[in-house]
Amino acid sequence: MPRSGEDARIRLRQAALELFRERGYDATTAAEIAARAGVTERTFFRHFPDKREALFDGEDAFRAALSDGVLAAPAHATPMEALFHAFRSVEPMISANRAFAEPREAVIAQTPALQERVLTKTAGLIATLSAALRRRGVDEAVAGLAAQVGMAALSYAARTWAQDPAAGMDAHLRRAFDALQRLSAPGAPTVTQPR
Amino acid sequence: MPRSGEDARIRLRQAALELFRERGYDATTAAEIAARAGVTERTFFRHFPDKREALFDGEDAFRAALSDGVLAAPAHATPMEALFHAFRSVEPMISANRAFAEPREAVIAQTPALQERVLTKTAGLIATLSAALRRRGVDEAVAGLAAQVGMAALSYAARTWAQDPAAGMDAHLRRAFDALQRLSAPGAPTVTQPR
DNA sequence: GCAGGTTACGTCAGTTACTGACGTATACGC
DNA sequence: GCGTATACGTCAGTAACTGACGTAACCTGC
Repeated sequence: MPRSGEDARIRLRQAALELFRERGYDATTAAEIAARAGVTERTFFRHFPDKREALFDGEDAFRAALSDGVLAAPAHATPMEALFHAFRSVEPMISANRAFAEPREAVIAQTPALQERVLTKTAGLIATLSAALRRRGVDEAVAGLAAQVGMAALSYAARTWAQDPAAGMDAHLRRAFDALQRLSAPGAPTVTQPR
Repeated sequence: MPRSGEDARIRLRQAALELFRERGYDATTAAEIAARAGVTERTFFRHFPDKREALFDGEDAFRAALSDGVLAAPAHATPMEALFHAFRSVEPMISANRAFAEPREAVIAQTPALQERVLTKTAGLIATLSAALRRRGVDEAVAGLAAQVGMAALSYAARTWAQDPAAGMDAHLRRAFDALQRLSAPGAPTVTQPR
């Protein structure tokens, strides 16, 4: 038997993606995934804490890259600028993973349990961004709000990018941040003095 | 046996909250909740699709109120103004439910599975807000982004309110929207021309 | 090259969240 | 008073996990 266990993990997540595509998430059991990967159900749960997690392997590296991107932004950058810098820095990572991410999205789109997990993962990314901003000296509450808003912009860009891949992720990111500005700052303080 | 089933539902969610507080979410089984409520485990799952949902009963009414609040905003209101109006309109609802919500938050705070469900509920609220904005004629993509950002502000306000209840939810809401503006509009377009 | 510790894995038994099928009793419309 | 709908009980079953224990492959030190 192999010593590393890393190849078993890769086979498992590959088998999971295949089976989920073939018969859907709910209709495939963990035992079936394990069988296709050539291991036991118990081994599956040793590599992944639950069945859903098999589709989200490798998120840690992405989180780390995002954090690095925030910290690598110029010192004088505002919170939103730092986030913009971070998103641009991980863009190659997103593009490279697209071939694997695309079929995965199709599976997620039709299973609520996986959509719920996506939300958790997104929240984790927001927490990472917020922590990175705080390490730049940003106030805690502001960092949390900025991270959440920034993540909204990133999701927005990813959505528009999926519909229009020709423009490039970079352009969509820029447009998303522009839309953000238009939304919250139409010119005058319209909220604090509503009328 | 009662005809309505509504009282059984109330006993179930009450029993769930009590038991979760006493021994934690993971350590209490659905059968135990049902037993304390005087019904069967099967009945529990007839009222709630899963164990977590027992803690989120009544969300539908809140969603409906939020939607109404958005639609009731003045016709000339911008998207963010409409959201601000909606949040102010449901403030009594939030305050009234606080006695029940507070112990619930304590349970949620220490169980990841419930935190994940909170995220799902929040996403549902965002979808509701987005749909309501669209019915006001707001562009779909903008509505989605505005709803997400607005929800971030609401969460922000709820957090600061929990730490400083004296100021009133209304004041915290206003501060949250102010913070939003400061974040995205520091005066000059700092993102599109980063330097 | 071999002893000893580490690590990934198999096996087995058990718990519990959930689901479908079927029967029953209660409240309600007529 | 009589069907009918509805909430509930009962029973059986599936599948997601979990702990305990054993084993074989690797790695380390000598």
